[in-house]
Amino acid sequence: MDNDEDIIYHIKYDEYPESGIVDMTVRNLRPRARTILKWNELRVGDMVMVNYNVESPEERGFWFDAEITSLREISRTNKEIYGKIMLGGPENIINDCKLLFIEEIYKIEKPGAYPLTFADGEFKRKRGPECKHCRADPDKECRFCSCYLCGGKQDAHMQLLCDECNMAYHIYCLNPPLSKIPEDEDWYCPSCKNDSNEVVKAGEKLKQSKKKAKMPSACTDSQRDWGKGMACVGRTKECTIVPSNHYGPIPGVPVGTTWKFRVQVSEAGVHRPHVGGIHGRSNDGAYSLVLAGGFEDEVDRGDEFTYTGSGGRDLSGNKRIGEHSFDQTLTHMNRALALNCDAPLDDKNGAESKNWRAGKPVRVVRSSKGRRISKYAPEEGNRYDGIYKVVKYWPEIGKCGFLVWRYLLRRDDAEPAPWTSEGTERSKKLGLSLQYPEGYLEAMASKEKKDKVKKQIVKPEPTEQSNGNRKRPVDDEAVEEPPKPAKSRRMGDGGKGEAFQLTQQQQWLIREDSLNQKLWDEVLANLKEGPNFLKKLEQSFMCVCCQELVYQPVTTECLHNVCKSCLQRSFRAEVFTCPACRRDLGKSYIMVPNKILQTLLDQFFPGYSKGR
DNA sequence: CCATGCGCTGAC
DNA sequence: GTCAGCGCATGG
Repeated sequence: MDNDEDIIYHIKYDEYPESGIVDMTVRNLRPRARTILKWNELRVGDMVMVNYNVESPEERGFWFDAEITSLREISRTNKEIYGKIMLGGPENIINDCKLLFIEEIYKIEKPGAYPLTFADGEFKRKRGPECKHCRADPDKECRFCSCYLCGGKQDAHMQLLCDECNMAYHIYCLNPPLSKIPEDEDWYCPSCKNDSNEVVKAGEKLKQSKKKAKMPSACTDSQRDWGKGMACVGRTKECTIVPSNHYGPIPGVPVGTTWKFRVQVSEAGVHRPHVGGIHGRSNDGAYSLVLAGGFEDEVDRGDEFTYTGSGGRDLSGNKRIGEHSFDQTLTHMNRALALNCDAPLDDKNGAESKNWRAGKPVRVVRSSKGRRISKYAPEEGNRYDGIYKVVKYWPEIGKCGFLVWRYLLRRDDAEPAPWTSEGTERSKKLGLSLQYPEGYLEAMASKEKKDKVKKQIVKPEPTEQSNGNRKRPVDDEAVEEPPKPAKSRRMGDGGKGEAFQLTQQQQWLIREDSLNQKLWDEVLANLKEGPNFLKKLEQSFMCVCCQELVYQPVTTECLHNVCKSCLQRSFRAEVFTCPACRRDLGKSYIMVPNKILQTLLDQFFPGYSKGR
């Protein structure tokens, strides 16, 4: 193999002197088959490739496999990532390294598909009798010098070595076969060969995914900044306290909570789809729906309303809604919603429940768009109105002239509805106000400012002329400061809303969880915060590894709570320290789940462990 | 992978 | 005011 390209690279891990300085020769690897991850998607146990630089960005380009062994939160936004860096084989693993200088992190779809080759040492492959691996038993099949296709060791001079995976191939075993050894410097076997256009070279930007490349936005010359406004943004948060197939209220989200945009409703976990009206699974049931007045012939009486299924629209031209052009069927989300009704499914005639309350609960969100047909819709944004049940469903010919599936839903919630006097009183008490995305109002304000400045510049400036002595630039006075975001307004001083109520059993269990006494004291101080209490609780009992609420928590002797499975994963990676504080727990540490804590968390966040 | 979708925005 | 048409999440 040609080693001209190999570069001696010095890696020094100052924080971990035991790993010392590693001198090695590595070949620049071609990254492939990977998925880019967001930081908050990283989990302990993930295999990642790290691209780091030591001094400057120009030195980038060496990729290493690493398995993440722990994530430590330094601050709300800052995480330190520790991992096991694999330099090429079991003898060349550096355990428990802080992954420094990470520029980009990729999940590796095929762990181990990126062997590093070294110029010297174990990993330099030699053929035939020279091969270290089969010297002991030359007749034994050796994956390092047998043809990967026929398994034979013969004709070593006719073997090609893949520059990626280092496997041997007879030129005549290839399909199509080659007549002679190619003169090219590099040769890649069929399974490693990939389109050179798709290889991201060191220092290059990521190529677009195939899907994105095919998207109209990549093909047209539209100047529109899709994705920067709220039309096409992605989520920045995700609800993890309950699984996506959770029925019933979302813990910590009271009736009356209102969000400006649908994406926020999704982030809160109340209604996950960005666009769709029904969220459900066709052989389970529906979890939530949005009333947005999409159908004129729907009726809304507040505690009872009719709803129409989805489908039957022509969505050609990459639309999200369109003209009705065919009949709806009781499939997909329509079937899901029908399953909530406590009656055997009938996809011909529909069905009615004899005991409507026995049906599965549906979270209902009313959108301001529904004002078109309903006086119960909020003035602005999307409001969570509580739990409803499906009383009956039936097919009918809608005003649109096509068959639609219609549903009757009835409210079944102890929390008062927002439009009742009791409900408005409660919303006031809880200090509920229209929620905007983080930084949205500020961004809007500064945009407005810019627009004004533009206008100011375009206009002839009589003020400038009439006031030639002015010292300050014109826009300083003309433009008022952006208004303070509503978000920063604390809940009214008059009252902090309803305090969170603990049951007797919960109080007793908390006292019993003596190891976490200090933590509980802190958390209980937030009881008067009402719904925010659960948020505090969630933060305090978040697993430092998976960044979710601890599941089957092990309370360590250093009084940290970690998911048992996360701790086990750490131990499998031969890291025997507390993931939170790095205190040594000892190789033979016995992990005992804190059952009391688990019981409490299950009570506060019903269903959260379902998806684990 | 592919299909679906009761949002949202800038352009006209 | 109207409207084309986008990313993204979700399910299948």
